[in-house]
Amino acid sequence: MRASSLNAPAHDAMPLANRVARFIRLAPDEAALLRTLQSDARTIQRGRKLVAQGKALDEIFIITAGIGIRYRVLNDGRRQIIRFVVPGDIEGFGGSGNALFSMLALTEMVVAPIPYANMMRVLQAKPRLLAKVLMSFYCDVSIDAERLVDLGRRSAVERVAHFLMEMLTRLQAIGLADDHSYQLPLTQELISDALGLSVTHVNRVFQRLRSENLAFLVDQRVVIGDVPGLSALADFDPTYLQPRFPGEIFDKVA
Amino acid sequence: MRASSLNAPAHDAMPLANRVARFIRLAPDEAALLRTLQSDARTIQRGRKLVAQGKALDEIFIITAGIGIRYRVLNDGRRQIIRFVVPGDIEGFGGSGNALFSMLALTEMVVAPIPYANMMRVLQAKPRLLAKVLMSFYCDVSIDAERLVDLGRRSAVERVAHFLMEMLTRLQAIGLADDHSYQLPLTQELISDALGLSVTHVNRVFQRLRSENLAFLVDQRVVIGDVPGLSALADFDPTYLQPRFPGEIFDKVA
DNA sequence: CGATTTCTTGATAGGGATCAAGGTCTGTGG
DNA sequence: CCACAGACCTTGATCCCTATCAAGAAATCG
Repeated sequence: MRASSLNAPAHDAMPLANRVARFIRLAPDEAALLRTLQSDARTIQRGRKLVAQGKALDEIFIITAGIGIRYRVLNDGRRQIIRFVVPGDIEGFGGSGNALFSMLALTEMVVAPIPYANMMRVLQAKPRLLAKVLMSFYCDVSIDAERLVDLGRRSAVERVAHFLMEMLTRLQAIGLADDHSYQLPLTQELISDALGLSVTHVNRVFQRLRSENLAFLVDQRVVIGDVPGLSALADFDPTYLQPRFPGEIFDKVA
Repeated sequence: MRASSLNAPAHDAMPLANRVARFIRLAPDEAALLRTLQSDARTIQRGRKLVAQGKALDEIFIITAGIGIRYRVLNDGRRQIIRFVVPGDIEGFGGSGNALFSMLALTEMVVAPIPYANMMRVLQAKPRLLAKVLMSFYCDVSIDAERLVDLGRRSAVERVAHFLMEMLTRLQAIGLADDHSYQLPLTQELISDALGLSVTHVNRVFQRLRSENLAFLVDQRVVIGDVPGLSALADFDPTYLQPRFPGEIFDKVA
């Protein structure tokens, strides 16, 4: 099992434009506009919070590089990770002055903050562009929905398997994973908090996955030994990760 | 415990405009435009599917009246309800030619189908309006996220309590619930499929809620006997159901 | 190289699933 | 108007998946 090198840049210079372009075609000037939005990048050390739940939030973030988690901590300390955030993702939406969730950097991250005020400026110039951004943004919803199915109706092994496959597919889409592996500083605790399991049990699940040559967690790397096997175990159908808008909806507009 | 009458219409003539207006101010002409979109309403009998997972889908639906569920059935028959759909909700987005989920009418529903093609026309005329719609639409994400916390980190009683409170709040927002009760054809099976529990166990949870005068399922009606009590049990914080965009983001645009 | 953090293993317990059946209600048709 | 069927609720018994508790390795880090 080799940990082959990735052919994609670790730092995406135009994550937002690239992301949107995955869903909807962008005109050159639109892409350029998106780039200007990301002018002042901010770097977040690993282990630091980008957003704290309950605190005021007047900007959104485009993730340029690095991996983070969006999560929620309950009164009694239980934590639920809502999603793993990867380059190209947009965080901080959902309206409201106060953040509903926290966001933590798992690796060093680079983000481009966009104050709501600036968004308005862009909107004024190119409302159709905003619509495109929002539309691409909305595709994320299916990821959350699938996670719901996970937590509600799948067993622990299925959940872990499904999660590993989902991350493989998502990271492949942005060039951060090869055929069967990807770099990610996952701990079993993180996985347990994402999947609603206990750390102990996640550990036992991994023992099984390992013994069946399905998946391994080595170093800071997820290596999938048997992609079809893991896929089958997870009942994984990647459709939900490749949303498209029929007829290139925006292109037909004059 | 009285089941007071509702002061809101059962059938909302402008669900989409009303919905968007809850989040973002609409100009009169925009509201009018939204109304024209909903011209040809379609009625769905209770128990019928509006959308079937895997089938092609080339339109979106604005729910005008009635309640439905969006759900997903796994290979082996397990079902997970993703969300309860109420008037004003928009269904069918998420892109892709094939529906990822099914949608079933729990009561007779009235929906306004909007072909993607028409959406394009409107977009062409008023791209900013589409942005508003999408933005309001995006607020739904926080509902899904909260459900995730539910399934991942809350006990059975907490889940049921939280769910009942969520529906109370959501239905109040559209005038379909009074202070402490609402009409909804919930079965224990539906609740179990929404919350990832077994029917048997949901039944036992309700026995407890009943005995503590917290909540009742009578007729086709949910009656909450002790709103603060149920709220506390659920650790319910309605913030996530009232998202706002700071500074009336769209209004400042010339 | 001491100190966290993370992983692993073992033992025990419990929340909730599953299985099985009976009861109740509702609508439908004869 | 009654009888029946199907949907829904209830109850009881049992089991098992996964959580908890406890504590020792191993790895990572400053």
